[in-house]
Amino acid sequence: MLSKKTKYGIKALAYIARKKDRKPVQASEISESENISQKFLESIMLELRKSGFLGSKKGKGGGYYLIKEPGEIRMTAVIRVLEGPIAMVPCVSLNYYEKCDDCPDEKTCSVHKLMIQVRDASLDVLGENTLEDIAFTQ
Amino acid sequence: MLSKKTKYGIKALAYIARKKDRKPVQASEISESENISQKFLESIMLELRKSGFLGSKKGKGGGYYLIKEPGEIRMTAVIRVLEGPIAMVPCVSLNYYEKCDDCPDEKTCSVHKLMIQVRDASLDVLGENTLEDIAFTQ
DNA sequence: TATAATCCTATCGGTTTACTAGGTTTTAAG
DNA sequence: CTTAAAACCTAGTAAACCGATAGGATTATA
Repeated sequence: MLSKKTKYGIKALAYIARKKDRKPVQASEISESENISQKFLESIMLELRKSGFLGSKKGKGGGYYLIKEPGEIRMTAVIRVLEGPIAMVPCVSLNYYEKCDDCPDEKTCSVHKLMIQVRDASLDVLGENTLEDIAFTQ
Repeated sequence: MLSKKTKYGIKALAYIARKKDRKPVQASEISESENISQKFLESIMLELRKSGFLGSKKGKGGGYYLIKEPGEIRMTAVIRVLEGPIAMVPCVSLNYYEKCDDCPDEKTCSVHKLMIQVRDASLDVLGENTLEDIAFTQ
């Protein structure tokens, strides 16, 4: 299950991407428009800034803005930062690999190969969709 | 992330499927062979029985056995029972649908369409794999 | 009758989630 | 220079969930 954090983060990025001008967008505006708790959203925006998706400007008239073009932001990257691994099991994760305690050998594990297939299917979808693709969906 | 419950459940089903005869398999045997806490596994086996995947026989020489052929058990069904929804967001779940609090309209939600794609990709994989497919993977 | 198995209920410590509170700092506008 | 508006930061917290564990009750076999 996708956490609310990730969901809100994606919505916020999409909201910013939808604006034509590149003027900073305030968290308060996004929180109102997208029905997200403002304080919670603030912490998410901060994380998106620290991980290089957003820039920010402080003070009056400040806000957040995209650093890259929406078309260059793959959803895999966004989800990995906000949610963590895309794989359903750590032992098939490309970016967050962890060995299972119980499995003596991954090659003979019945769950392993199945989850690799699921992972690859998800990666295909999330890797082909960019922020631009999802921002202008309607 | 797949819960351990689901992971253990799949492993247990695969273990039983691998046996040629249809004699009941004890939870204790599975728990030893697959390195799963016995008490925890017991509760999982019970759930698998109540949901119609397994039959059971009590008392000495008892255990659990498959009710259907492994080739007839789709992994979608197993995961839905043990884990719940396959979708990453309730609002795109086929079997566990729930409306989002924040979304006024799913059709204009940027997350929605993306998650439908992910869901469908996962469903493809999990629907095409049966217990037989994953039990005899090596 | 002893033993081995499932079945059942309850509990529990730890972690995560989704916030909330309460500020500090920076900047622009008046 | 003052005020307001914005990001930034730290901490805490209630609730839910997870992965077990405990302790037995029930049932069947030998």
